Amino acid sequence: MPLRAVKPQHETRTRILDAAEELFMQHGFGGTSMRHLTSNAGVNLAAVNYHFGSKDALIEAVFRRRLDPLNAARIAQLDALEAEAGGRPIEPEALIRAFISPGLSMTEDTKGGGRNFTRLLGRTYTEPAKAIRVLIGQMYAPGMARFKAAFERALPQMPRDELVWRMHFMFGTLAYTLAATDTVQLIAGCKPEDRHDVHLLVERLTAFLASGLNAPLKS
Amino acid sequence: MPLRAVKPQHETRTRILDAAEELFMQHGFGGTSMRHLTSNAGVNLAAVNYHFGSKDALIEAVFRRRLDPLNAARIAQLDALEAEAGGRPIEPEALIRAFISPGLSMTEDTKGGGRNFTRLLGRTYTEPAKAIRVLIGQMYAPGMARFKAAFERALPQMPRDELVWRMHFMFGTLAYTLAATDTVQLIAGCKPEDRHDVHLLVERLTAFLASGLNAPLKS
DNA sequence: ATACTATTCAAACGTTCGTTTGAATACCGG
DNA sequence: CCGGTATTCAAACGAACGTTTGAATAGTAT
Repeated sequence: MPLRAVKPQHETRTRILDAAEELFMQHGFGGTSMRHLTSNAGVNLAAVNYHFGSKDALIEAVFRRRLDPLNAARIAQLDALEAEAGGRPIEPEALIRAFISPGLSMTEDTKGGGRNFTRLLGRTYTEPAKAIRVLIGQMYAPGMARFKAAFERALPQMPRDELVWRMHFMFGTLAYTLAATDTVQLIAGCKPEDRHDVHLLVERLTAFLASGLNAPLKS
Repeated sequence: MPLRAVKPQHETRTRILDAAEELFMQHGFGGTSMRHLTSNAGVNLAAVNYHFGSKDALIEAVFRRRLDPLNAARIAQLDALEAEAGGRPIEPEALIRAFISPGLSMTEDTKGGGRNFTRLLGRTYTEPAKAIRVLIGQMYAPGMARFKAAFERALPQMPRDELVWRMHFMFGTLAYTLAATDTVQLIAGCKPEDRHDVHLLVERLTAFLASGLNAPLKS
């Protein structure tokens, strides 16, 4: 009897999600056809509509599979920080690390497809289709409110509007780094060599963002 | 005789470019059909292929119309800085301002469509279609090399790989700010109110980036 | 084995896509 | 006014799209 004679549960679903993750990343949502997708996944054309209902529902499932654990990891890190601080304000640098490291860690998962997803996620922040932005916005909202409150507590002296802008900047930098397109390489003619050393990247980005967040106020 | 009896030169071309700019920003390249585009522009369906040759050529023309002056403005600002410095190194903060302000100033042009273009440009840095990223990469290359060299001269003590990463971060923050999607609003549940005050935004972003760029080195 | 459900499959559905065509119209120097 | 070029127009092209259908197959509890 052959090894793994038993078919994993929902194998077709998983293969569709994996193929969708990769193709959406490479060609976008509209640029990925069901035929190309199902062909890459090695399943029948009708399988997507059977298992997910529609292409739009598949897109949502792709995000839900990764984003739910990602949000949970972020909140867990924040919980740990707040428990450790025990009521005292938390270092902004620690907050930044807690926020960016779960996403960046996912880029290490080159085999399981996590890396594909982070690139997809990074570019989805600027996705033209508003429905998709609303979707991931809803997924982010709960954890985001926690971090926003934590930053406000960590930086009580900073005007609220200035903090919103600086969080906006931080968010953009992370999104662009996650997307990790070759645009900057094409433009600057140089290639960051150690992109795959996640720990080093977390430190680089944290240092950059923490310094930007604490930039002197022009009052 | 009616006012403006003379038909402006290439009026159809201009109307197509304007409509394309707006629709590409709203729905992306693949999500914008020629029928929707020509309908919004008030021209015949065949006009795009007649005047531009193909949809892809139209996309290139949309970028070329705005990006060539934008790059020229950036280089002009850098030229002015270097002439003023007369061989002495330039303040990193001044370099940042020279780099980001032409693009951000374009967001003030709500009537001429410049604002549409900056949002389109910001999201195109993470465009799935590689051909488009290559295209704008080529357009950016000359000016970008100048700025890279200027930053290297302004920060001689910084390791080159660290500088590349920090330029990467800066570029991402600008791209995200230009894209100015509502994602951060959807996520954070708050809206930067003074988005349209360009001068204030330039100062906010410059302060943030200059501080990040000068973040302490971990040696 | 049987009956029932879950899944897969090939084929086709109607629609929309970017592009092309050839005639009709506008424009303009002579 | 005329001849020729430039542009516009309605119509159609073949291809590709997301989705649906109904039969065939696999899996499972009785």
